[in-house]
Amino acid sequence: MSPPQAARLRRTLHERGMRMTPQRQLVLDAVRELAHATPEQICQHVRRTASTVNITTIYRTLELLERLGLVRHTHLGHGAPFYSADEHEHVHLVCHRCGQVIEVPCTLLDGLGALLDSELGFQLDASHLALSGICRDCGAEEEQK
Amino acid sequence: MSPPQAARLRRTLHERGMRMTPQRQLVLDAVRELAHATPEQICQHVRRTASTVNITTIYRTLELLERLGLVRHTHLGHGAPFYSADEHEHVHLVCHRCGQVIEVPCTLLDGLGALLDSELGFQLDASHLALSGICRDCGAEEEQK
DNA sequence: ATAATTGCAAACAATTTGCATTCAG
DNA sequence: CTGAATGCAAATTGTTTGCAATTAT
Repeated sequence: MSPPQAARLRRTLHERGMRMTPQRQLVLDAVRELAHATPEQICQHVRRTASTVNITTIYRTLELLERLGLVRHTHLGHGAPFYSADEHEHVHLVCHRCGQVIEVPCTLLDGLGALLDSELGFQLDASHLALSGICRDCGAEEEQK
Repeated sequence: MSPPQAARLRRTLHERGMRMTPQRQLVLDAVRELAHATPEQICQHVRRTASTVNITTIYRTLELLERLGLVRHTHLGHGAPFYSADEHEHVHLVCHRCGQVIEVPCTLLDGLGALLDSELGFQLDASHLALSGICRDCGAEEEQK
């Protein structure tokens, strides 16, 4: 499923005197398979294959993979952050009525990004953030009342 | 400093069979004075006047004030949320290099809001979440390297 | 051997809950 | 008196740290 990624990870680790381990492989695979998951969810998934992996290792590995640029995390408001593979860039819209998370392409924020840059010199990182609001379904429900 | 707010709070509470208390008054004042503060910071501030107020009461009061529409909170990424008075609307830009928080008017997101609404029926609440990126200063430092 | 990695238990931070006490109407 | 509000302690959740045991080179 992710042989090129595994190879890339192995190489990057080796360059820095670090080691490829089954745990690291499994965490990276889990992040890619689950698409957006919290450390806890990633841990559950990894444990289906290797039941003894500790949550501490999940945290340490996620931090490592993030430093290496292979994964990224986003805070969706409350609680635990969500991790996803680095290539999988998108903006998250969170409905604060029902909690649903909608992914939209980062290009939707191009206009805003350009505006913030020209006005304030702020370079927006669209994929790290979440926007909150009310989704279509909840908005419709609201109107019916 | 906030007599009209206090009156409004008292009235709103009374309508719902709830009571105005010194704690509620102090929490509301603290939120307005501190502009953006975490529950912990609000607690410190309130304790300068009433040293026995418990942090649990701070949490409960913030939740209440938010339900009543007098305050709102924003997640700036990691850790505790920040509370501010409802009228004080703005978008938060967080630099993920230096951690600086910049406030900008919500109107900067009007274009994006309209776009999300027409494309997805999503009603953006610009003031509830933060946008992340690199601020001007950190961007400049980056270039010098 | 020796250095990296892991697991485990304990510490920590932020928040919530249950419950007995206090207090205002 | 009665229900609302508070304080306190304990439970929960998410995360980090210290350290000893394990493992790859």
